[in-house]
Amino acid sequence: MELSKTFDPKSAEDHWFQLWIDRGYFKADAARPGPVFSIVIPPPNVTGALHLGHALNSTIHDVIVRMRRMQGYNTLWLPGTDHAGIATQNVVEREIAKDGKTRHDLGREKFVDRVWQWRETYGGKILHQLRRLGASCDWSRERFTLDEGLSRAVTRVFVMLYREGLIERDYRLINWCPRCETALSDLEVDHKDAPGNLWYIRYPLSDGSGAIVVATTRPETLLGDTAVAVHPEDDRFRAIVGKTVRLPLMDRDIPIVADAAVDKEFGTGAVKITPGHDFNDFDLGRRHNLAQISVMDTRGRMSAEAGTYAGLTREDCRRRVVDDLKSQGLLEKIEPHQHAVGACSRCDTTVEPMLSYQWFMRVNKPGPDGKSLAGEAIAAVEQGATTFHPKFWENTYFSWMRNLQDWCISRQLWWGHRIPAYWCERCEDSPPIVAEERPHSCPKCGGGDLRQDEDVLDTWFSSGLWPFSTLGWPDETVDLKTYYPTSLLITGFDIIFFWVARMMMFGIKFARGESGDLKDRVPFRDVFITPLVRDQYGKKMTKSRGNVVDPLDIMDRFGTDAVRFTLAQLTVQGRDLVLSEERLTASRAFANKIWNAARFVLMNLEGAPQPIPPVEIPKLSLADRWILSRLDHAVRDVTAAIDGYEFNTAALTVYQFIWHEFCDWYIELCKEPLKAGGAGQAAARYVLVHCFDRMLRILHPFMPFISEEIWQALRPYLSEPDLSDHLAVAKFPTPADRDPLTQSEAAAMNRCIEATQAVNSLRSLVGYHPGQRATATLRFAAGDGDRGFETWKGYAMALGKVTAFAPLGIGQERPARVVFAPLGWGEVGVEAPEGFDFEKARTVLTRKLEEVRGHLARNIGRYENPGFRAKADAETVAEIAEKIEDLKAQQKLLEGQIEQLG
RNA sequence: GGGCGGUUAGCUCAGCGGUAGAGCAUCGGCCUUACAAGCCGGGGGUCGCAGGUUCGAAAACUGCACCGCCCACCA
Repeated sequence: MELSKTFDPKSAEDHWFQLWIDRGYFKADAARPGPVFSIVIPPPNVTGALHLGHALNSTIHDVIVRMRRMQGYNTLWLPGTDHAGIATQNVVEREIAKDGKTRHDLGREKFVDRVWQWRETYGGKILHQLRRLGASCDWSRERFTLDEGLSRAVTRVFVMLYREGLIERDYRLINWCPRCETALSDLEVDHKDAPGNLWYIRYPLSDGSGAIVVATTRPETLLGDTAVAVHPEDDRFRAIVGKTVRLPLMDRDIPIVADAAVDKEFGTGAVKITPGHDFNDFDLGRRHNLAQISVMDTRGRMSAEAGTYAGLTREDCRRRVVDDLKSQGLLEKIEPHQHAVGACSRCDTTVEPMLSYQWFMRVNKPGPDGKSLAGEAIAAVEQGATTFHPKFWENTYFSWMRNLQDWCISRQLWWGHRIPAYWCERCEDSPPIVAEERPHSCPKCGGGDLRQDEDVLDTWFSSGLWPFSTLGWPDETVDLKTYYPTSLLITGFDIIFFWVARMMMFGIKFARGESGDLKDRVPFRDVFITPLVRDQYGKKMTKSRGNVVDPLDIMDRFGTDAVRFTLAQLTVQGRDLVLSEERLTASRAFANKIWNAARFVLMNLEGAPQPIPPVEIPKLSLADRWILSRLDHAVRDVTAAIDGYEFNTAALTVYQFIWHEFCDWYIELCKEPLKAGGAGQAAARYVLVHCFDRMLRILHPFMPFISEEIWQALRPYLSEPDLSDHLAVAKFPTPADRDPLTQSEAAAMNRCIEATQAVNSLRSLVGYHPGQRATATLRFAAGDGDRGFETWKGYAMALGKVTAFAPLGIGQERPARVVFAPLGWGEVGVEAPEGFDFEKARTVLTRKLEEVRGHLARNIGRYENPGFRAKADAETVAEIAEKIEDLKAQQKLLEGQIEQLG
């Protein structure tokens, strides 16, 4: 089989991916024996389109999944999407807005139908894009957080938590988005510093004996004030604590209370208290039994409680309140003041703390065993049942977990899992019935008029169950037994709180029942936190910056393999990733290099037997055994690097081996034996094919398409006892038990490489063109012997374009017209052509001499330091002594070489 | 206000206690029949600053500066 002149990524990608799927290579079967490697995809939003973050995340997934599959693991990579409650609802709302409609025009049922319709048509596009990347998911297991099975898991978990008292409904102050008209969790609020003012407002004492001035950033909330608070040890106010003030504009008397939470230094030391619209005030209000007044409605307009201000927006109300205070002479002064304003993370509208009934998950509430959801999730990481990579992310996880508040899980949306709580329309004030199935009648009054709670759950509630709900929970399925806990979670740091932390809590609690070791209950053993992808200027990619790189676009331009390789190569633990076209170009060049190497090999296999008969190690040449040895090193290093999530190291190792060892040296060295025919040719053919095969196997996780394409061409020549049909399921190599190269042979090859490079360097210095032949000589340092010179002489001659390579005896004079260069173990010389200016050589050698002298001086200085010899270990001291000898020898050689030139 | 990460060649980054590395870019020479998306060779860094620890620090410690990020209810 012959390969075309250039590699065509597009056709290879389509062809092989389809074939892998058709063959069912990515399907996982729990009944299969062997060690298990399982991983669930972080489900992208159904609304999503593939961006570079996904491309990176999926590349990393696929690299490790493909390696594990090839290593013989029972491998599962489970794909799916998230219904993404608020995000998806917003998308569809925007769509119907084009027809001038709101969701309220459609009504709940029709609107939800519409969202499902949208999802059928446009949703999940992202999963198709993932296929283009080569993602080797088990596509037959695709799940959706709102599908039937997962919804059942959601309901079950909710009911179980409710019955344990870990979910409760309560009237509290929560974050409210007046535009989305829903509650938000603390995490869904972005705090941004914004310029504002501090308004100083005078509150007259009710008894007319004066006034107290408070400072506030939100004057409009004055309408809901139910107290003024001061610090209990503030002498300025001691006398008036317990009195009441007349609340301006509202003409209500409210008390002055003392509370240690008040900062004496801030503002006037007195603060107005609005429990209905401020979290601090809410807490303080509870301590002092203050009334809670909500002066706004769900859309952020002033409510009837705001009296004459009812109906105004928050903003208009503020202006009116300030004006009115001013006209009544109650506004002392206005100071500019920076303060944090909370914004809805979805729509950027300023959130409003609102009093309302919501459902909360009591993450810190201890159970009968004294353990809380958060506590267990913390313990699991502390005990190493789950480990983060890089490790420092554990600090982030801990610091959040340890300060975790109750999680507000209800949303006033329509798209999501409806809360399984039912209200009897007849029994007023009776608690809801929480059950998996809709009850037929009210257990209290027997009436059948039951209404399900209108709220849906936070979208992260169902995502939190993902690692086990997708495996069949609550049923005790074989999948669940086999694949849970999953081996690894790969995700971005931005959802450690939203998702990772919640999966930990849910997984530990439910996936495996309540007993057992934490390490069997956690949702994943390892967490790999991916870097953030930045543009070539190191900026975060955002739509507003317009610097978003579309992965599909660069896949079209550079080939999917090149994109994958680039991303893997840039994935350094604990650091952001900067993508540039130069990198992509380099990776494409790498693919091209591999392609051409394959063409060379196949060209030289013409007429060779299929399969190629193996040749025993002892019958191989030094170069043959050297490349086999290097291959083993590469295999070992790549495996270790991927095992340790060092994807950059892994990619670099493959790159180095293929390009700079296999192509630069081995291919060049085997050209002669290939041409010569006979046993040498047979051996070279065998080693070429064998190395290429192994090389493609370690390349495959990074560049699945080109590797499969080449491997298919090579396959007829392979003589494996259990040869797979395709590389995607071929065995990942393991290094040979014994190094095919002895230590002295390895040393000989290193000398060969050094000598060849020195010859080439000299050739360049004296001005030979690559085509021109030269004669060379070399001399080994005294007492060093020639150490197998004859075994590698031919290689150096071939790659150094040398016609005669004669050794020089220890005592022999250097021949005239030959320019020498020192090596660590001797010197190499190349004869200069006619008319060469030896002055040039002297300049180069002199510079080198200075360098050597510098090193020498430093080392001697170190060696003569009495402290060094006294305190450093003997081995190091001996090493330095040796180094000094080497450097001295080099210095002597250089001096001789320079002197001879003069 | 707390915390985390970063600062090494023009760029992007490895190295993390014993002579400063890679890729790309750059310069010189080559179309040497696998590959010009290539080959051979060269230049380029007082490893952010300061201090201490050590025989020895780019690396470990302390402080500082700058960049980036996360968390936080001072009204």
